[in-house]
Amino acid sequence: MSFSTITVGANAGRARSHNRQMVLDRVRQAGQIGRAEIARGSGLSTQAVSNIISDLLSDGLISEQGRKATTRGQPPVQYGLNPGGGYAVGIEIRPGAIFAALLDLCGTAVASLKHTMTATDLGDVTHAVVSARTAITAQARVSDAKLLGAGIVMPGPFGRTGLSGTGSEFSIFHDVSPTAWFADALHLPVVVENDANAAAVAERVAGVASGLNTFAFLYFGTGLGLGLMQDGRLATGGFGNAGEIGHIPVISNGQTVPLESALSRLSVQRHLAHVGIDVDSGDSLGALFARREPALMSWLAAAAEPLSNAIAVIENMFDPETVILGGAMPDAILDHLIGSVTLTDRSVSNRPGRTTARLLHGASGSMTGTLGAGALVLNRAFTPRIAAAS
Amino acid sequence: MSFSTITVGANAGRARSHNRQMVLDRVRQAGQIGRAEIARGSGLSTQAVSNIISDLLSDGLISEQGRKATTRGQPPVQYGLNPGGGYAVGIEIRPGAIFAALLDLCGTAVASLKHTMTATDLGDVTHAVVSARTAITAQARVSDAKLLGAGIVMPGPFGRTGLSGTGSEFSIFHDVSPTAWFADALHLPVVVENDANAAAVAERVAGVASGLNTFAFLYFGTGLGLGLMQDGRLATGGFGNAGEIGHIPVISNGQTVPLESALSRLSVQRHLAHVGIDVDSGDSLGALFARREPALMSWLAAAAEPLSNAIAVIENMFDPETVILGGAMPDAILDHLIGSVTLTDRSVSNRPGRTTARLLHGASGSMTGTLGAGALVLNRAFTPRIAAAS
DNA sequence: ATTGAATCATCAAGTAAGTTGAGTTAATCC
DNA sequence: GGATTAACTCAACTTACTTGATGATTCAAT
Repeated sequence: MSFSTITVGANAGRARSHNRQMVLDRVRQAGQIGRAEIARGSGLSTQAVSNIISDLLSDGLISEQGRKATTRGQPPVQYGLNPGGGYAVGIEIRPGAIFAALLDLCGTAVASLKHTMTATDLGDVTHAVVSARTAITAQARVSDAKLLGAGIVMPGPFGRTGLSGTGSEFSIFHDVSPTAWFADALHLPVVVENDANAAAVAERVAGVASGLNTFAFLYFGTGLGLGLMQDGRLATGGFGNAGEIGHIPVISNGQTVPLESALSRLSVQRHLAHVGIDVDSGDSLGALFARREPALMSWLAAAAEPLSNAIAVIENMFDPETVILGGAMPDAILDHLIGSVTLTDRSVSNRPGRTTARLLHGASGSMTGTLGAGALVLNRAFTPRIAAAS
Repeated sequence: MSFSTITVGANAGRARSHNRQMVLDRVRQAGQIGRAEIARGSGLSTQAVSNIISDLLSDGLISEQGRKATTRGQPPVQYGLNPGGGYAVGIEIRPGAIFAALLDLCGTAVASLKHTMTATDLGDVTHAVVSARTAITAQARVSDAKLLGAGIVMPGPFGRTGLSGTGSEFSIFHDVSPTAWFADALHLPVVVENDANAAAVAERVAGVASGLNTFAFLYFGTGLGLGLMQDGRLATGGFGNAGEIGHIPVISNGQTVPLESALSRLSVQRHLAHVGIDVDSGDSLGALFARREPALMSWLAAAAEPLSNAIAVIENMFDPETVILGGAMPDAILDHLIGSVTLTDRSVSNRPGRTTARLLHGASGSMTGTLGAGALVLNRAFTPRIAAAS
């Protein structure tokens, strides 16, 4: 939800922090890498990289990992991320519950918890978030000094928009900046995003999009969201609400309806309710799919075309390296949906020599929002920027 | 068409160039601005800004423009862009013709020319581009030393995609990098983009989007394109082909068809051909509209719904500050189309307190592609980046 | 009219961070 | 085992920004 980024001037201090973040990101992307290679790729001198690596080592963010065998010359010492060098708190606020996870520097969850919560007013939500943070760091015995920040994920859109009041977003933050509010309550740097954007970041930090800089994440939440990563940055639009793909018009049964009325968890729940199946209180979607419940299968069959069209829209408008599907849907159903998509030939994404599949299944499962919340913080720690968020 | 940007390290030299571009961009955005104000906004010391301003003055890029009246204290000396301080060559390559324009630093065209060209092979196109550059600088009596670079605009998509061979793109560059090719031929820094992206940049540099950092430009060319500006950078996707909105599926007469078959210059030409009107050889579209030709009016009526849906898709997927319409359509027809759009309330763009209209008419007219070509160069000159294009 | 507060601007010395170039270490090639 | 190659280190150097003192210009209050 950090709106437009303002470009600031470069001075020694900002160059230092930019370079340290850049080196850290190259280490993350490579897995293992040597100093000379970083220098070649970054345009810095080997001496500068050496100094930076030495800093990162003493900060505990990276570790030495042996020497790499090469053809000739002195074999380079390899460095990789040190998982325990820093942790990120991820908190997902949903109506009815708060989820929290603690991620190490590599994006692995070292602790997680769920806290049901009926209240929805600002004070209670804040209290729940603060105690979730305390509980999760205690659970993993991680000291506050090692916390890089907290990521908070809430359903969007943020602020007052034409989509406000449709039920999924948190209206308590209409008039308060959630970033400043939670930063104050948690005494930590805070990043706030919607679930789809967080999921996209999660896949890049520790998922199927590692190594990709431009991709889209189609997120099944209560509704349907889209996280857009462009050149390693989230494309959040002018006011933080890009990716509301659930509200684009599609045709269903001859009528123009919002996409998410044909393709979302809410949509399948309504469809099943017609035949008397209550997903929340009765069988789970996964169980219904396992026994090939006819009502579910007919919904899936009907969803294939809108989904295919959505993929075509994403591909042609955004030209991503791949489109990832994930979110609050059982893995088996997501796989079924992915299998049912007809990828059109008439797409910019139908390129010869592709190395990545056009459609991927997200790696983070149903916890993707919570993991994504933490991943937002890691992503920020890895993103070099001589720029400040407004 | 500059694909992913690689983040590079910051050193003194790159910091210097970053800061000079940043200051230049602040001067451009403000129109007139003083040194202390730049320092406050940029995080640099006033001394640093003073030194940079002094450099830009001696390079002739900016000029002193009096002192501003303030409430108290010494009134700040104001600086603004010096139009004659640098020029950008803009070249638009279309099937059948080459257009060229020379833009001053403020984005004003100081010369322009059109050169019809039947050939489409690489050698002839290159020759035409080179002689257009020579002719246009001679026409305006601008020395080569003052040229900042050349922008080249061609219809996309670039490279081999599922949309290749559909007629609008230039296949001569399937196996050659157009950027390197033209840079070599022109002995100038070169930026290559498609028409829609160039149009978006043109509106930001000298048009209705000045001051906006995140917006979309819906471009009527032969087909239909979309230029996406996110935080002052073009969102070009993973392979440079983002914005192919003409190929997203929409419903027309009960069939799923690509949007541009209902909404593009080609579409209106086909529609008119059914009643025996040949737009190219006979009356122009503008003349037909002036006399309210029934066939044209019925096409316009039919185009309103797909256009409205396209706007809804753009708004909800990108949350732009505004959507600009422009390109190869007569102004009167664009105005009519804008008037016929039904803006849905259920959009993230339906925010209270908007300061910009949701829909704007582009300022560059039908030359927008050519002007955009030059604007690409200006935009690059103004974009501070401690980053290198791959 | 004079003094004081506020703001812009400049000078000169200082500082932080990356660069440079010579020299060292460690492996492979022949 | 010497030549070659590449990674790495040390110390001096360079660059561009920062800092703090001082001056300039305007408005406002007495």
